[in-house]
Amino acid sequence: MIRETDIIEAAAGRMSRDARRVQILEVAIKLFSQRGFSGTTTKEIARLAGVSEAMVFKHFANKQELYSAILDHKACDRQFQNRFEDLVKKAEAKDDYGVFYTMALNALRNHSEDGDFMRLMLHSALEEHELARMFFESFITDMYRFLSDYIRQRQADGAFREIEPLIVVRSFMGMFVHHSLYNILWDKGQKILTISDEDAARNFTEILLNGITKK
Amino acid sequence: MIRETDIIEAAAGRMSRDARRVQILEVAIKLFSQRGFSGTTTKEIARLAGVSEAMVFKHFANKQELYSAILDHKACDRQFQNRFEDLVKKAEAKDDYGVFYTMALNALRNHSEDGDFMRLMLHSALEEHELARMFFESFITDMYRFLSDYIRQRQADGAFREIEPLIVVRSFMGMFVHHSLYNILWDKGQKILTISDEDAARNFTEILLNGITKK
DNA sequence: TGAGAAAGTAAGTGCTTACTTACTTGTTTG
DNA sequence: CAAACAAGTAAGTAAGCACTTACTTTCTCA
Repeated sequence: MIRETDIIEAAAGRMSRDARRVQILEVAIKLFSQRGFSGTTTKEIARLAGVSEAMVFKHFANKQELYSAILDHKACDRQFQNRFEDLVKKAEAKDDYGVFYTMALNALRNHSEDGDFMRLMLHSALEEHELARMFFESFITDMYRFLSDYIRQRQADGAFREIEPLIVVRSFMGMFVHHSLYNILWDKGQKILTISDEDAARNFTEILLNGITKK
Repeated sequence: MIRETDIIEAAAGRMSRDARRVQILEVAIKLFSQRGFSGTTTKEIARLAGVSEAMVFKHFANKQELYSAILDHKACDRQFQNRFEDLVKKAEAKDDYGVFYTMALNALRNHSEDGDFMRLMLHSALEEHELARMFFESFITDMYRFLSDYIRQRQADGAFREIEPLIVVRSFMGMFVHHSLYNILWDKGQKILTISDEDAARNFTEILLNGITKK
């Protein structure tokens, strides 16, 4: 929820071009993630950024471009660059637990640190905006490919049972994506199920690995 | 996607009060599920229903009430009445496979038959509308309770490993909810992974049961 | 068959929206 | 210190929004 006090930080006064641009973007991210594209007004963005509406349009040609600029902004974020190195090492060592646990924990942490981004992606996916399509094709597809390749290899090793690798990936991603979604959309206070990201990742990994390893 | 041809069915002419009401509602469901509440205009609803905007407001006091009326309409749908009888029988017989398979298959079928409803619920959840809260509290909570009770009982029987039952439910629901979501939001043509609801339910059930049964 | 009721509409209302124009204020620098 | 530029705004505009009013058409049944 955006609080009125958020305005204060903005009311500081005159800012450099870049600082103001980023600040407007961040207000926009919050609002778009809470109310969607058409539910957010440029007037409200300006108000919460502590500037006049005209300033918003000095920085971004139109509302649509402001929306798109979010992706570029987020793409620069360290946390959303695919950090696969760690996973690749664990995969080469055939550390099944390490691979799945790391993947789940990374995702869960990203989600709990940046619930706004997940909401934004959902809104954007529902609205069939390019934003979501780009994120999906660059990020999710990579994860799918990496994990399914690993599973295929471990099946060839005779370590995993013969199940379609893609359905295994979907099962596993389902566990942690649904968990995050559930916490973000319904059970914001984690009242129904209180669990740390680490414990959740461990449980999900154990269930999945027990589910697919040969006995 | 709503096609222009959808108008034709409506252009038939004068309708009875009830028929028109339902017809407007169904157009509204489609539009709200595609564009969200604020992304949908009453003008567009009227146009696709083949009536004047004034007719929409003869049937529903305002846009908000039209949105709420959707829940009542859907609540009357047979498919959304909790059909637990079947599950209760299987649970009493301690038919583990039957319980989980039936639950997954029911959900998957509902989702593929009525993707609009799932989109609507997502929009509604993101917008924090009462619509989603009511659905969640009546339907999802029941499913959680039922499944976690069953798991607790089977743990007491010594059949399942000792894991927090709620995390098992979340894992399992994650599998099929995420699967449906994935197909509805990203991979509409099931290009990445083509699988029948039955096969998906079977695979999810097998992975989960292998994951939680004692050896 | 004709009067009343119900389905339906054209043409508004005032307000909000995304976006613009013409202007002011503050900061830097030769 | 003044010229030049960049940050910032007040006050618009036209289009679109939810919603209303005053009216017409069509059906029903005593």
